[in-house]
Amino acid sequence: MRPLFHPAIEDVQPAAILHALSDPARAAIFARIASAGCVQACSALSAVGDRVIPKSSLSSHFKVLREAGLIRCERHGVEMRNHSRCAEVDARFPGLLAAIMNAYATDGDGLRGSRRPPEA
Amino acid sequence: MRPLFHPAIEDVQPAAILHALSDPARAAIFARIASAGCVQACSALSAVGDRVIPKSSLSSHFKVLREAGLIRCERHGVEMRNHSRCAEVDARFPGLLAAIMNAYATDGDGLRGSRRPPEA
DNA sequence: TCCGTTAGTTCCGAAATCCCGAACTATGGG
DNA sequence: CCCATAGTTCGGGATTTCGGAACTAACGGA
Repeated sequence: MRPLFHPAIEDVQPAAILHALSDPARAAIFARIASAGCVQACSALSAVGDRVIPKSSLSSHFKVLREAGLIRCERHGVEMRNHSRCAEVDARFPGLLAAIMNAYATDGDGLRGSRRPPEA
Repeated sequence: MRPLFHPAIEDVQPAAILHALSDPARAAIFARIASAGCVQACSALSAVGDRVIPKSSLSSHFKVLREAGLIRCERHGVEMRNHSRCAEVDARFPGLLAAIMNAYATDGDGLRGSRRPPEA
């Protein structure tokens, strides 16, 4: 399996980030990856609130997040591990991710099961 | 003409805001309304960069921004005047709009013709 | 009052996107 | 080699977006 494509941080577009996080399911997935700090397998993320997300949808959500520059994915054995690119993104767009995750946390709904925003 | 629908600020959803601003054309329109501070007619906003936006598309962009809670629109005589709801939105989701507009400004592209972000 | 002009909205078909089940691929373990 | 697990790709139906054409609302002038 060839290495997955990840955009260089300087190629990351604000529009892509906003689009990726404008879907509550994707935002919830990202929140969990970011708050887990380290790494998280896809299959551990297959539910948002009480809603089950089918595998194919999950896969495309990950693709959107990855191509938006929000996460980095690599295969380890049979499973995929994901970690967030918060630090890089925050260096390029200061405060953006924190404000977005805060907004979802404020709104309360749609991101149940996620922790606090990554603060950077 | 019945008054246009505007969501109460507490009903404004982060997902709707991100969706609305994930389109560079809409983000550019919003940036101009916000930076104009006061009011701006639709017709003054019919171009983004060198791209002309048809009237019907413009109308639906305004509708998206309005229903997301980002702008307030009222008819004055024959023209529509728009002003941003930055202050309200910022009170509910602190730093969100500033971070987003800053991100677009950093990225440089897609928002040509807009000024600095509204800072609140 | 009627006509013309300006400013937006609505309608509708084409194009693009999203969603998700089914089939497929990749990796590792007996 | 066969099976199981973890994801990806494919296909097509549902939804959303785009934009031209026609329509409506508000005013100004004669």
